[in-house]
Amino acid sequence: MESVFSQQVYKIVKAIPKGKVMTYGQIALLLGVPRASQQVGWVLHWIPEEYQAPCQRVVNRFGGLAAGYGWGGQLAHRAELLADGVEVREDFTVELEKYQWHPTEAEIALLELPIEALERLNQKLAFSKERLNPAKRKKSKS
DNA sequence: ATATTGACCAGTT
DNA sequence: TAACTGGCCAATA
Repeated sequence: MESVFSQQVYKIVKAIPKGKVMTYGQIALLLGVPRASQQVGWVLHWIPEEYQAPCQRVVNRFGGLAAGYGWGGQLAHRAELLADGVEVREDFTVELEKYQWHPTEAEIALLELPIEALERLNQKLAFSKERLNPAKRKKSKS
């Protein structure tokens, strides 16, 4: 809870603008720990109330809402996102292309994070996109 | 004190 | 294609 990692997560989550979302992996990457996405989920699960962090603005890499979101699960998560003005699909996902937050250099600096973090992020995003697209490609002949 | 789990992700097989 | 593996690390058991 009081670990540096947690503190950093709180800070980033609080910086997410209303109407935008970030993914667990994106946050982990910003912190320079590319594979700590699950840990980000834990941190958010146990986030102290006094931080008042908008954890509804964090979704998984597919834009999916958290099943274990507090006591209300996805329903609660969806309600808070709707209050943010974020559209939620029937399958409890949001459109990342439309709602994902891409911090600018200035915003990264404001969070006291290294600028390399942003570069890593951009590279990774491009990579993820490439990985996701093939799945949607029509399967041509066999 | 060790072992397992989990709001996850990406690389490999 | 899908399934498996390793990694992250706080909280539980």
